[in-house]
Amino acid sequence: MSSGSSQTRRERLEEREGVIVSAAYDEFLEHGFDGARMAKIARRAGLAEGTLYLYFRNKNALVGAVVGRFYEVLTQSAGKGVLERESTTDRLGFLVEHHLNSCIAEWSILELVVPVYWRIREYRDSDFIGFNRTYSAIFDRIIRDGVSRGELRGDLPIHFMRDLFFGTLEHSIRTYLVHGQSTDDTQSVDQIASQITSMILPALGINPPPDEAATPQLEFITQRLEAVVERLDKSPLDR
Amino acid sequence: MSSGSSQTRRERLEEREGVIVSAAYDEFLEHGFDGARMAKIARRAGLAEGTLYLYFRNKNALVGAVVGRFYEVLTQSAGKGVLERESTTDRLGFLVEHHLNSCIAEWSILELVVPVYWRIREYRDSDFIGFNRTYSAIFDRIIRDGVSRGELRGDLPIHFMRDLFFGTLEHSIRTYLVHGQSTDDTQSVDQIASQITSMILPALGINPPPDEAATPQLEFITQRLEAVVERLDKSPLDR
DNA sequence: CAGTATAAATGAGTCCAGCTCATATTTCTT
DNA sequence: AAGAAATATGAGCTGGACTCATTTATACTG
Repeated sequence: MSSGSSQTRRERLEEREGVIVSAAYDEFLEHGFDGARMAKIARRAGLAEGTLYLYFRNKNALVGAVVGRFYEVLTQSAGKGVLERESTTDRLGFLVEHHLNSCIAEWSILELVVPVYWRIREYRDSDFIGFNRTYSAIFDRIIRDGVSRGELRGDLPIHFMRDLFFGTLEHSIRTYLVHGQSTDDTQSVDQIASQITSMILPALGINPPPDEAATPQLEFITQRLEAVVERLDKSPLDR
Repeated sequence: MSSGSSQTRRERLEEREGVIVSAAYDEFLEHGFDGARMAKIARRAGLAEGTLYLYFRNKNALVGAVVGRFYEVLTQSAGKGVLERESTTDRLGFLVEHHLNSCIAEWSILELVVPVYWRIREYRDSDFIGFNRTYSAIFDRIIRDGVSRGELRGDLPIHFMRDLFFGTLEHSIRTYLVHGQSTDDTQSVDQIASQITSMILPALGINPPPDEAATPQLEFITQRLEAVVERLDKSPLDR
């Protein structure tokens, strides 16, 4: 293998692969999994249909590549953001916001993952399980850190926390896209993030620091008290 | 229209429809959405393939019917169980356990929903949105009740709580099916339920009852108050 | 009850999209 | 330059959802 030409060859292949993935990305983005046509992806990439199958075993593998790209970016930026923060609260808050923003922005790509994600057998030996592990490792690190600092509850296997965290986020994103988005009373994503965070933190064992927890109750009690007083006032004589 | 025969006709149609849905249920259960064959469903139902399309527009509509049946049972049993319990904690705990058990048992059917569930546009005008609303209304009632009793935080739009609740559960079910199930250290579903509940309750504003700092006092005060109110309510005599 | 209109059922055939494979083209080696 | 190996091609195969012209069952009428 002469060094110069061999490298060029390899480079060409990798470039072609990149072109295909980009074409697939566009097509999936536009039409979703079922709507996307292999023929059209080939055309977009400037290749014959058969050529796609030299690079990817089938349509699913192609999705895998597209999704992998998304996860790579997601994981990297999330990791960076977490590193820049110190406190557990800040880190979790950031991760909520980051996840929310990223997933909403690239929803069409995520739609590709979900079905596989839920077909257990298929999922188990897909690439996705790996992407996911890498990504959620960021969350795990935050948690382990928080537990060792005594800021988070440590009495629960970490996977429960993971499920609460990502499960809540995914559902919230769905709700946002199904309802929120269209109407006028739309909250900003950041507002949503902070409200979600305010549920997640106590779930993980951080008692809502200053007033948030105690005040509503106090307020409630006060209200009840006032009601009682009022009622008593209206019947002042007895007792 | 002669009453006798017309009724018989309608009945026949409805019965056939039932037969088809049952056949579809079995086929989907066995092979999943993609693996299920319309031809085979027809055969199972003892009909010609074309006949299916007189009853259901397409494969998706058939899935809708199957899933609808599942939701009907789910909603009914959940509603019943909730009615039998008084305290917010008990109710939520029950709902967690019930949802977990039901969904794990009929996972194959749920797999049919999820992909639609996440294709926003498609979901918006599917039947599923209705099933879901009816089902989650049970949760909503528990929450509203709990808030008005002052046991849950009322500062958050309810849909956030819904997303946390069902999002966490769905993710947990997935995790259970992907990992838990097979290995030896499998926890019982009930154990899992209680651990999940221990995260969800604080998220919704119920401070983990026994040991946490200021709560005993608040609780004590609240109890006294309730007692007073109750006494007032029950003794209309004084005035 | 015969005759006719309408509803329901049938399954051979269409359509379409993912994938294959025999053939053609390019690239590398000597 | 020639042969070998690697790539690329697209016509055609396949399998499955769905359609539609035709047949069969059911209801209605005089």
